[in-house]
Amino acid sequence: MARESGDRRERILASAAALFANKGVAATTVREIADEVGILSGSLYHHFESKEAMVDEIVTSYLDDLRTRYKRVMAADTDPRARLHDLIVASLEVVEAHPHATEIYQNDVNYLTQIERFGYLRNAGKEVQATWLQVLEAGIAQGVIRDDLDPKILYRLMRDAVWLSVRWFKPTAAYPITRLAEECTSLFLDGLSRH
Amino acid sequence: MARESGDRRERILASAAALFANKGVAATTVREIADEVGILSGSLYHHFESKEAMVDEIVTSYLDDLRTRYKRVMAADTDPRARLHDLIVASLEVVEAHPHATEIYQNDVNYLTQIERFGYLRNAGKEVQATWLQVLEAGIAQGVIRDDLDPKILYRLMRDAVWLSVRWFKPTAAYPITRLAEECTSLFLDGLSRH
DNA sequence: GACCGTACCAAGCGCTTGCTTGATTACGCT
DNA sequence: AGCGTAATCAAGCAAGCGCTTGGTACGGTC
Repeated sequence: MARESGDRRERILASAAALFANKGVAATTVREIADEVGILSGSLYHHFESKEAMVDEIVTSYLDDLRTRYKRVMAADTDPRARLHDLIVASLEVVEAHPHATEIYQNDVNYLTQIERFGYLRNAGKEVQATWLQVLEAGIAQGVIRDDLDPKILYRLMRDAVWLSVRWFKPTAAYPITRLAEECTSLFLDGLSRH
Repeated sequence: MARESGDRRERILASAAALFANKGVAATTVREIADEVGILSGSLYHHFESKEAMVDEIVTSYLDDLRTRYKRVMAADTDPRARLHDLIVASLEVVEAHPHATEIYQNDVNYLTQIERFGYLRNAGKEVQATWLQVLEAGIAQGVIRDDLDPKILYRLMRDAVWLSVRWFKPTAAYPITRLAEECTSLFLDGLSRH
């Protein structure tokens, strides 16, 4: 065993993720990935079966983390308003933990789903939607959320606002993700009107 | 002159736009575009200088339409709350008028901006942001919009929610874009809490 | 009826792509 | 010292890419 075999693999994945996120999966070549790591493109294939396999590993670990966190939120004994806030926090935490994977998913999900191997992405999307809808509908049933707005549309609006923050939000000490989560929650729940 | 020269050009652009939107610009080949129209790939180059030129024409007419509509909103003598509503309506109308171009811009702006030819996309993005910020800041100054939320963050959250509707919203008779615009405005201004 | 411009086809060029192969090196273990 | 394995290189393949070229069919013009 070489002295840093696992390390090398991780560095390849990290470089690939950054390139996939910045340029798109289709527009990133295996030679670019290899260049970033400092090896030849052929050597990548000692560590990974294919370019698709790299994408798969990046996206899978991202979705696994997301599922775990959402389950934890739904397992807690909390009211709909708190749950909505917790879902937003959990999502933003995943964005922070997997910024490149998030961007890959948001930008290239159309392209990826039409590749056989990534068909499972369709189910993953439905799972996430079901979680949010469960919270929204519970809130409507309990009378704490307005019933004159379509929950599915609310979900899509909030979903895109929260997840696409990966494209522009860079947490700082003065403005950490907890603060962004508060502003998101406050915007969605209370609106931006002064009343 | 052939009997439908301009028509052919338009059909090529329409096919290209649909493919670019669904698969991404980089992942779409000129052969696929030609197949959709029913000609050989080489024949495309009688109508267009390059693949980039097709993208350029699609995106440019999209941005021109957007700029025109935003200017009309800002020229009207209205208060910030109405203006915010009108910006949302104008944006959704552009989404409806140029669904493919919208999707191309939202999905591939990262990839495109790193191509010299599309450097102008950076300025276009800034222009749009400036328009929204102008409205938000006027609202804060007049006391109709809360001053405890960062306008730039509000803009980004609303921007993504509104524009990404292109990925999921298909207007119907029962639920036209005017209705979506109302729900968007109501969500952002009043929030989804019952109070 | 010679001429011209438009629209297209058939073929293929130069290049890049993801990936494969066989040889070579680096290194821990006995 | 010698061996086995992991990691890499050097070279290149087949396929596909965007795009170019030379040629042809055809309607309109004078």
